[in-house]
Amino acid sequence: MFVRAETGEDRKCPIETVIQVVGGKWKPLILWHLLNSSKRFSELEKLIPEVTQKMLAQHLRELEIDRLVTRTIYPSVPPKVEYSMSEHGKTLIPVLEAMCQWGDNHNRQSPKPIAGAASNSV
Amino acid sequence: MFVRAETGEDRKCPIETVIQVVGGKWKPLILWHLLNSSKRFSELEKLIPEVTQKMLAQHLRELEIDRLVTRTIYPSVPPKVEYSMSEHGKTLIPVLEAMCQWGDNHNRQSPKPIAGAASNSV
DNA sequence: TCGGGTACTCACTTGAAAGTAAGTATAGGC
DNA sequence: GCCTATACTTACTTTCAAGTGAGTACCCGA
Repeated sequence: MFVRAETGEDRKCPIETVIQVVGGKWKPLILWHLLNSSKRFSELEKLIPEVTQKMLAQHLRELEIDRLVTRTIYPSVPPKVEYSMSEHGKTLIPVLEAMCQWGDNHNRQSPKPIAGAASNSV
Repeated sequence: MFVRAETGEDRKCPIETVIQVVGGKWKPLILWHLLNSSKRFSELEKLIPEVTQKMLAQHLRELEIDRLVTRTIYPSVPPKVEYSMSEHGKTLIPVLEAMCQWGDNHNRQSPKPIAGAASNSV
């Protein structure tokens, strides 16, 4: 099922893999914006105004390393870089949609701030 | 789709909701162990030897607040407490399975440490 | 009355993720 | 010669989840 720790292998839990791949603070948002069309760095900046350039660049680089997005550089001046969903990235869409649906449902049923986001100390 | 930030509502991205609900370091593991049968606190401790009592208690409490697990106290001495999947928690299983399958697949294709887990500073 | 088992809590520390603010290279326009 | 734009990088700081280790309340059996 979720985990294979019990096999003695030091493989990691695949759910944690998904969480690490899409679990960055801005990654679901980035992925969502890239869903239908490729976007430039500056476009993503405008679409997600709260994200800093540093975090946007970092998360895009991580998504690229994980092969979820493709980075295309057009050698022009000023430079133009486009990000789009890769084929591998598209295989994640059904999973994201399932998560989205459940999360939405859960939020409707308990619109309170959820426990996972609560502070550590009492 | 994933997000409803664009509606002007300050609702949160449902994917982040899922991540917060199951994204704690030990939560997928706890959920996996509760999948087929309810477990006592001390049983979970033995099943997940690396988890500390503090983290186990904290994550169980969060899962309880999010209504994924049910906590049953038997008023005996020494005390006995049982944790099990709630009905709402069971609705999450297909989502976790989808995540699991994709994560497993992704791990097979790139067994390297994934970018999301990389350190921040260069 | 001493230790043991259960199910925790509490105060403190560590470390990684995220945020802030500034800097960089390139070239075209004024 | 200076400003602008793009797509970043770098150094430093803050925040917060997770870990450490000790303590608590309860009662039982030896």
